Parts: sequence; C-alpha cells; structure tokens
Amino acid sequence: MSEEVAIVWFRNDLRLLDNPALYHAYKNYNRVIPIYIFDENLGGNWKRGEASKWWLHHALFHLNRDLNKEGCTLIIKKGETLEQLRKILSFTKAKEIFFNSLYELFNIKLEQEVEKLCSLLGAKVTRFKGNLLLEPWGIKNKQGNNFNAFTPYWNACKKKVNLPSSLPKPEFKVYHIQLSSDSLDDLNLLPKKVDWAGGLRDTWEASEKRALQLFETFIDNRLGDYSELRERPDIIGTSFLSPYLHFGQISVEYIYNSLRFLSCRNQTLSQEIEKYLSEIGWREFSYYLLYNFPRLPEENFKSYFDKFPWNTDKKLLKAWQKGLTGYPIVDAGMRQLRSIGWMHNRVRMIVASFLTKNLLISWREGAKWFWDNLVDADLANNSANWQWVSGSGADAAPYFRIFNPVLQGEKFDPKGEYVRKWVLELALLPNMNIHKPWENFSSKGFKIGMTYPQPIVNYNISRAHALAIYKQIKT
DNA sequence: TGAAATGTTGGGGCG
DNA sequence: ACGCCCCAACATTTC
Repeated sequence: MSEEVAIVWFRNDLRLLDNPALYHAYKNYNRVIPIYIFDENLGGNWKRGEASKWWLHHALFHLNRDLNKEGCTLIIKKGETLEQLRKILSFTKAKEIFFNSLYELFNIKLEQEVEKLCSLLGAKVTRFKGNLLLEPWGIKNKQGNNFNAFTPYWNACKKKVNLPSSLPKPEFKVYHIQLSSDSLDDLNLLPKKVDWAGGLRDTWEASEKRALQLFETFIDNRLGDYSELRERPDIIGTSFLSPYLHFGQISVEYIYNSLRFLSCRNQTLSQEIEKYLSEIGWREFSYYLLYNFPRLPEENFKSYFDKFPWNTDKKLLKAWQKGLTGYPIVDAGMRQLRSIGWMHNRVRMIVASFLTKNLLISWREGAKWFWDNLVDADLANNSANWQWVSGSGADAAPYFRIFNPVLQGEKFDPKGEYVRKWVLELALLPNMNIHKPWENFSSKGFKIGMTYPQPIVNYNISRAHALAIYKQIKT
C-alpha cells in the first residue's frame, strides 16, 4: 500500500459502485483525492446543454454526499481541464491519476494531453474502461473491416463481451488535504433568470441510489412485458435509465451482468432481456460509430446526403420546437421534452421523422434542440440516432420509412392518454379525434385553430414531396 | 424500430 | 345452377 497521493478524476462515471478508477485508486493508495473538473468549454459545439447542466449539478451534489458518508470529499474545480489538473497535481504531489475513458474525439484528445502533462510532472496515468461493454477499437468483421450494420455488429459483440464480475464500493480511507474546492453553486449549472426546471425537479432525482432503484423496479415490474410496453408512451414501460447511463451513475457492465445472470436462471424472461440488452447494444453501436467517424455529429454518415436541399424555414422549426405542429403525438412529445427533459423513445422517432421527412428540416437542427433539452443528451447516441431516422446514418431507416403521426398515435397511444397529459388544449376531445383534431367540428369548448393549431403541413402532400426529394438525391 | 398502393382470393348478393 | 360483380380481408410490392 502506497503512502503517496493519488487522484481519481471523475468524469461521466459519477458513481461509487462498479467504478474501476475509483476502486483501484483506493485499493492501491491510502491517500486518495476524488476530483471533478467542470470545464465549460469542453466539447466545442457540443458543450453541455442546459438540461444536461441541471442534471450534472444534482449528480455532483449526490456524489459528494455519498462520498461524505464514507468520510471523503469531492473536490470540485471550475476551469480549463489541463490547467486545473496541472495545479492539482503539482500542489498535491500526486504520484498517480486514475480515470475511466470517454470516447468523443475531444475527450480522446484531452486524455492524450493529460498523459503528456502527467509524464512531465512525473505522475502515472492509469486508465480504465468504465463506460462501455466493449471499447470501440478492434471490433471488426471477418474481412477485417468496420461494421456498418447493427445486427452483425451486436452479434459479434455478444460473443466478445466477457465481463469480470462487477466491482463493489471501494474500501474508502479518510484523507484530507488543504486543497480548496469550488462550490457547486459557483459552477452556474442551474437556471438563472427563468426557472424552467420545475418539471425536471418533479420527475428526477439524479443520484446513484435512484438509478439502482429504477433498475430494480424495472426488473421486478416491467421487464416481463418489456418488448410490448416499451412501445407505449402512455404507459410506464421503459427503465428511465438513459440519463444515469450518460452520467455513469449506473454502470453499463453492472446492468449487463445482472441481466445475463437473471437470463440464465429465468428462461421465460430471457427473450425480454435480449430485447433490453439490444437497446444497450444500440448505445454501444453509437459509440462505435462515433469513434470510427468522429464527424458524426456534424457530417452525414452517408455522404450522398450532402446534396439534400434541407428546408431552412425558421417558423416551421420553431413550431416543431414549441410543440405547435398541429399533430398531437408530435406536439405531446416536444412538450414532454421541454417539461421533463426527456421523451419516450417511440415518440423521439415520430418527432424526428416528422422534422426530417415532413418538414424537410435537417437532422442537425433536431440534434441541436435535443442536445440542449435532454437530460440524457449524449453525443454518440444523439448523433447516431438522428442520422438513423433521417436516413443519412449507418444501418439507417430507409428514406421511404415515414411515420404517419396519426397512425402512430392511434397504435401506440390508443386512448390518447399521452396526448392529453402533455397537450392540455386537447384534453376534452373524444378518443375518436384525439390524434386528428382537425376532423372534429362539434366538441364543446374546442375549435381547431383557436386554442390548438391546424396542422402546419399536410401529411400526405409533405410525404409525397419528401419521397420525391429523397429519391432524387439517391441517384 | 412504416405506410400506401397494388394484387389476390373467396364468399355472398343477385340477375 | 351459373356467372358476374363487389368488396372485405389478406398478401405482396413499391415508395
């Protein structure tokens, strides 16, 4: 056991359980300093959005509280990462720094810079895989090429994944050093002028404890019918773990291990478990794509999409953003997003299809809006999924797959409960019209165009238009 | 992880 | 009894 000082650099791994960097730091050192650096400019065009910052504030609060219970303190610093690390390393004379890797290009570059800095200062760098099942490099098909389609990729991964059992909480050791911490409030992560976060506060608790609770209740109550319930925005059918996964408040390896274990013991559940794990697989696939094609957030994965004549109409974009398109399921989704920083996955596909294929607005606009408003905003997932819907992505939805918002609404929100919850103007409409209010002429207290808008585009006409353009750019 | 258009089939009404 | 038409209902193709 070393009597030197070691640093644990927390990033998107804000948990105590199954955290390799944290675990090994305490295993090897008696004097460990856990730090978090908020570098507001990190990420360039993709620095943290507003909802994401709200989450980060609370996640750091809970992480610090959890560490306090173990007699430890999280040192928080605001500023440029390398500068802050340099100060901390020289002040503490730390001999080793532990962290878990991230895979966005800017984070990869940052890790390389940290290595350089540490070698200058004589500190050892110890890096772990803590945020993925498999790191993106080295996964190739039989020809030695990168996978471009999800299913073969995931089949290969499932064979390859061989996880050690999950790590427990480390054996913490109390160590205090006169290293000042910036206060959480000074990071300015919470809304300032307008308090828009009420819906987020009512919905989420950004703690590791809550992540584990959600996972347990998901397994106990919803896993058995997951493949059906997951499609229903009007029902609680998913795990709600996406923000926790982004911030690493639950370990993806822990999820995988737990469900694989359960799958062996319970044959009837195993199909549902495969379905859930395949969603984890899409997350892995997104990271894989981003790693191999770092321009994924900006550039079309399929380059022939570069000539797509996207519509730049600001009014249409605004109507979509505000949930005023006149299509109830679309508007419900967009308002759910603004209200609680999250949207049901089925509805994400519907609103994204509507933006790119009915309004013909670039997936980049959608990705930007989601980035700022989602508590689970994640560069790999967000970019890969937007490109998937628009047709420009890897293994993407074919260009002619255009969601009909009325049919999707009737199929997945059959009683209109989801729409009524988020679009109050429609609360009194009968089920018959809830997904096509323009066909209602008689309801008392409702007149289309007064409290709720007429559709901003005609579905059939815009669909035909989209098909023509998509077909044209393909040649 | 669609939807619409088009094609096919088979039962029933009806002259 | 027979042929014809209509049109669900389902299947296949196309976008």
